[in-house]
Amino acid sequence: MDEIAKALPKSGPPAPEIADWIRSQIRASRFVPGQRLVEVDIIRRTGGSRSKVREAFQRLAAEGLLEIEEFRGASVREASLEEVSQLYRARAALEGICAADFTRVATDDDKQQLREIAEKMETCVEAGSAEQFGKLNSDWHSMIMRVTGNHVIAELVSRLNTPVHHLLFQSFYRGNRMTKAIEDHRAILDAIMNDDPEGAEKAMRQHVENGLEFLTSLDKALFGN
Amino acid sequence: MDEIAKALPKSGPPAPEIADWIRSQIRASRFVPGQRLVEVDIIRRTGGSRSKVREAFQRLAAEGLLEIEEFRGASVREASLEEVSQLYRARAALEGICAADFTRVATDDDKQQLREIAEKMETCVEAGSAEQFGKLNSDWHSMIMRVTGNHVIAELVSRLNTPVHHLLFQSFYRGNRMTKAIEDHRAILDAIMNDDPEGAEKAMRQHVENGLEFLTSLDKALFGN
DNA sequence: GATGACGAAATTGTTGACAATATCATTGGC
DNA sequence: GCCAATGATATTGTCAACAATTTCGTCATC
Repeated sequence: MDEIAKALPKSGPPAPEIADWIRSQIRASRFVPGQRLVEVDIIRRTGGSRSKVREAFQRLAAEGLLEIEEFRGASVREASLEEVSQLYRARAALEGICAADFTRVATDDDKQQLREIAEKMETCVEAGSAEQFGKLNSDWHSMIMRVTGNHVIAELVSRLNTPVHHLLFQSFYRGNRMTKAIEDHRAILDAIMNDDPEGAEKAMRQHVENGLEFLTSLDKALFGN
Repeated sequence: MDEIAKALPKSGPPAPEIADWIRSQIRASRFVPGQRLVEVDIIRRTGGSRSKVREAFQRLAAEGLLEIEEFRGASVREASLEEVSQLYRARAALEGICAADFTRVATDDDKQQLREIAEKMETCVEAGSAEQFGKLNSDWHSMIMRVTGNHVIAELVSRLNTPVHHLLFQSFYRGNRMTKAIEDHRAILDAIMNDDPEGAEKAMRQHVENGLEFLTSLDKALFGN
């Protein structure tokens, strides 16, 4: 009978939640590459315990997002241009094969949905809302991988993207990246609609490579090396 | 002047070393999927402290090798056949693109080395030494990725392989897997020697898919579902 | 003999204190 | 004013004790 209220004895957020929070901070460039993440700071801002925070650090380090040095703690790892380039090559391979698989297994309804997202993105270009464009762009790429049902690849691509997420969003604000992306998407969609897996794969690879090229030129413009 | 001997105050192996040890145990099927890894046990066998062992668990969990449940600790994660299938699709994409890149950038010397490894593997078939064959097979695939210089992909493929490493080695003992692999490698090498990147990519993908098919039939034979 | 309640043992989660190291400010010398 | 040595502070690494939970054996009951 003694019903204990239990009253949410929630001592603090679990480690995965803390890891998510840090990830989101990095994606939002609230934490920038090279920045040190001191334990006490994260504890204060998340309410987690030290062990939880340290656990989160370990996991993020295993994901390649943080770097942990002896007695110096965790810091946001910064990807060199060379590494970003290799990373995009991996993305091209993975998303390329997904585009081909999508073409084979997607229903007409799936394809229609994909087209609708692409159309929404076009309106964003006119409205100049890069923020919304970035969100829809994520949805577009995600949908292709989701429909193929390959969670392993979806997870891999998501991880590969995290380190350059902030650069991606910045890139949409610059030059003609958005219009170029629209063109690429249209080419991919055309191949999909024509039931041409190889064509879709090729177009998707080109799209990813274009993204890298744009990022490279953006890097040159920003840091001029 | 008081030179302190310092006498190796090594209290125990660092966390990464413990993680390596666990990884090797899993690869050698000394630890099998589903098996629980109790902290005290690992501490006794590695000499590491509890925090170190727990750190190692965290990292391995992030790599997808272990599963950690609240108050139940770590256990070796078992990949379903469905997941293995998705994993092989990812490998096909990544190793395929590497085969193409290898064809483009490899020197004649690189290609010659690759051929030599393949030839050594053929002698293994005759000698029936599956162990050595497995080792050389790893070398062969690794070399292609190493020459392309894409460490990101090499790392990804290595991680993707770990969960099925023991199955892989088992497969070489069975049926005609080795001779089939030799054929595949020859086809890939032919394309490479003919400076045909697309052909090399296609052949590599087929090779990986064949590996999956063999693993699937092996699974059916073992567990008959 | 099967089943469920109960309690002891085993195992993991959490916290705090202390040790080792790095980082920073201060001081003294040039 | 600049630079190196020095000490104080901040930060991380490590360990041990305690709390929470699961797991396993025991026993009573049907």
